[in-house]
Amino acid sequence: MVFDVPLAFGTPPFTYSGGVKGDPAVGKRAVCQFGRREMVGFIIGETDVPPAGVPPEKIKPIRRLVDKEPVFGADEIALAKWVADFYFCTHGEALSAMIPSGRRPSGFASFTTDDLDLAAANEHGLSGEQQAALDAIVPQTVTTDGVLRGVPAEGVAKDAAGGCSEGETSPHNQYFYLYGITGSGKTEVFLKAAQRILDAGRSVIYLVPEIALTHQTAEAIGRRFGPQAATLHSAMSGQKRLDEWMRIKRGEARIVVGPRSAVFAPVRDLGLVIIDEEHDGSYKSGNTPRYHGRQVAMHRCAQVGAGGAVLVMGSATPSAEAWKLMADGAIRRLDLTRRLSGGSMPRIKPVDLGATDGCLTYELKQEIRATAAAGRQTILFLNRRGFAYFYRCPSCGFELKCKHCSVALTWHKSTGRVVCHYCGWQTPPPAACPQCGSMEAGFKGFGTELIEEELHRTFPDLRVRRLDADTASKTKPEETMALFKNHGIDILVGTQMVAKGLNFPGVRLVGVIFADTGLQMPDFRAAERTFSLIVQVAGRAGRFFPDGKVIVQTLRPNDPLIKRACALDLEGFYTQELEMRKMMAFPPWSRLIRITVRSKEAGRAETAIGHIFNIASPLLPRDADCLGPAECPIELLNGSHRRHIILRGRTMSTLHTCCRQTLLRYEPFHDAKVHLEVDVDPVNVM
DNA sequence: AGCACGCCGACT
DNA sequence: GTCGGCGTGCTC
Repeated sequence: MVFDVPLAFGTPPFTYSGGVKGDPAVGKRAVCQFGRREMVGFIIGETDVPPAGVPPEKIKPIRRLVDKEPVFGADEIALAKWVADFYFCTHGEALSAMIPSGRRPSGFASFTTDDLDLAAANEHGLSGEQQAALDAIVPQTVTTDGVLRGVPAEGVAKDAAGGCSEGETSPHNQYFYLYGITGSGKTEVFLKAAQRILDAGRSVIYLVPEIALTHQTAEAIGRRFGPQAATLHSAMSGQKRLDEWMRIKRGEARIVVGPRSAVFAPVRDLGLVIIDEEHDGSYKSGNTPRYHGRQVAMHRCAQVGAGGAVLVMGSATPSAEAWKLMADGAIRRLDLTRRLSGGSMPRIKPVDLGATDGCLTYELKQEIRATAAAGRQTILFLNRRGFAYFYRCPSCGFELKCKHCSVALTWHKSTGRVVCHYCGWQTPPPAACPQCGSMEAGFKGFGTELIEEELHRTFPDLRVRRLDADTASKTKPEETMALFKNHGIDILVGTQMVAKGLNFPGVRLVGVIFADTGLQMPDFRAAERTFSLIVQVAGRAGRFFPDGKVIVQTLRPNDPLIKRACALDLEGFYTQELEMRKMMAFPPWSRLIRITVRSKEAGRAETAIGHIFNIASPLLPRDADCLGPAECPIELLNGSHRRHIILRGRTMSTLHTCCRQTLLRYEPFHDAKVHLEVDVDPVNVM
């Protein structure tokens, strides 16, 4: 029996006696007395003999069973074990993350869909490229009884050691990548491939980014595949999700659509996993277990015996990891080069923001005018909330930062508050510099609110609306998007949230207000994210008309990254980025394990990370090193001081043993007031 | 992570 | 004399 509790490393499972009414079968959940409290645990095995070293009188009885039939099979229990070992969490924590128990209601407000794609593409047949891709992924053959059957392709049997698939390759693995611009019809290939796998009597898992998953998407796929489709949506109630889970478990549903946690769907005879928008950050879990959907998918595909399961990913902007695996031949790349709707890629123009007073360059204003005059719409994109940021005093250099987090505060003009975007702490804006009293001090920079105001001032005749996490609480994003769709808005300003709306035919102009935002982060993936953002935005503009236009405002119009993004020079970007990463020995040329500690007292965090570093250093394998110890980029978060080290090595297996040993030997030094966290393959290092 | 047991300071 | 701080250890 295991519990959703972060027990010390290497704690064995707990044993309880049966004798309750009902069958305490493996895979069921059971309520038990655990320590001083009553908890639900997971039955992961059965024994006749009590475990060694446990006095029989200590063994408590199971109180009651919560399930009539098991919610986990042996496969799911084994999968959870693998997750626990790979990501350094408890078996119980891993099982708990798999099952949609209703806990952690990470309610998610998403609003629009690509169901235009689903419906429209269905009308037409596949293009030559699409057909070729489909046949590569799941060749269709005629069986002796004359029935068309999809059989998994003969894949590339290349070892992908050092890549994200390490340890997950076998001669039967088959990894594919649909690489193509937005609108080139990836979705339809995915769906047709899924259909073929279903026709062959096997199951499909279809992963989508968190934000893309909506009721409409689910319904669209439901309509297409009927009752054999299941959805595991994070906004669904616990019971509804559990019902879907059991439908899958019983084999009634054979195609599962959902965000990263859907990779755990208990399907029978997995034949295909689809990862749409593979580059998307939401595939990496932000809390324990910190798993990566792609990594788990690769593991699952490798576990399937007899022919294996196919993994097919897709994106217009693959992650650097995926790109390298394609270059190495470990993933077979399938290109989709043409836009189905006939629209060409829009012109993308980088514009220097340096000399501009305000946040709208002359060029952008001109284009907004022209767009409005043509009766079309504009979307302005800014990856930052609030009115302004960086309160800075020019005379003494004082910068206004959060009391609890070492992060610049953001001024929200509408509420008159100054807010920390990490912990939510608020304070009134200072009248003068708190340090030297200078009146010169003030806010520099801009957020969506500032843009909104400047737009109202500049274009009093145009209808401007803002869409971000702040407005979302007042007006439903769906309503704003619907209004926009019906031409009730001329200019839509917003954060990441608006990206999905870029599909609307009325849009002619897309403006990226400040492309440099991401580049200022202390993170080796900053370039990749910025590049991807620009290309994704560009790909969505002008999708239905040939006159789409994108303006990218930046402080460094001559930066090769910005230039390549605007020229849609994907090859050039990846080549340079991979070279850079190789030079710096960062992924995908290496693997990382990050160990962070946090404590209310900086000193305790400091000594803890010192201990860990001292233990880890001599354990490092030849081909590995250790970054740090250092303060985390966000040193103070929610009142805790944070330190980390980053273990870096050529292969994950050696790093893994090093980390395991470190944790084991650190145990005796452990300070209860210090919290420790391990992140394997971290994506976020803040 | 909880939760209780247990051993040292200022309070009715 | 007790209430309560949080360090330490355990959970079948």
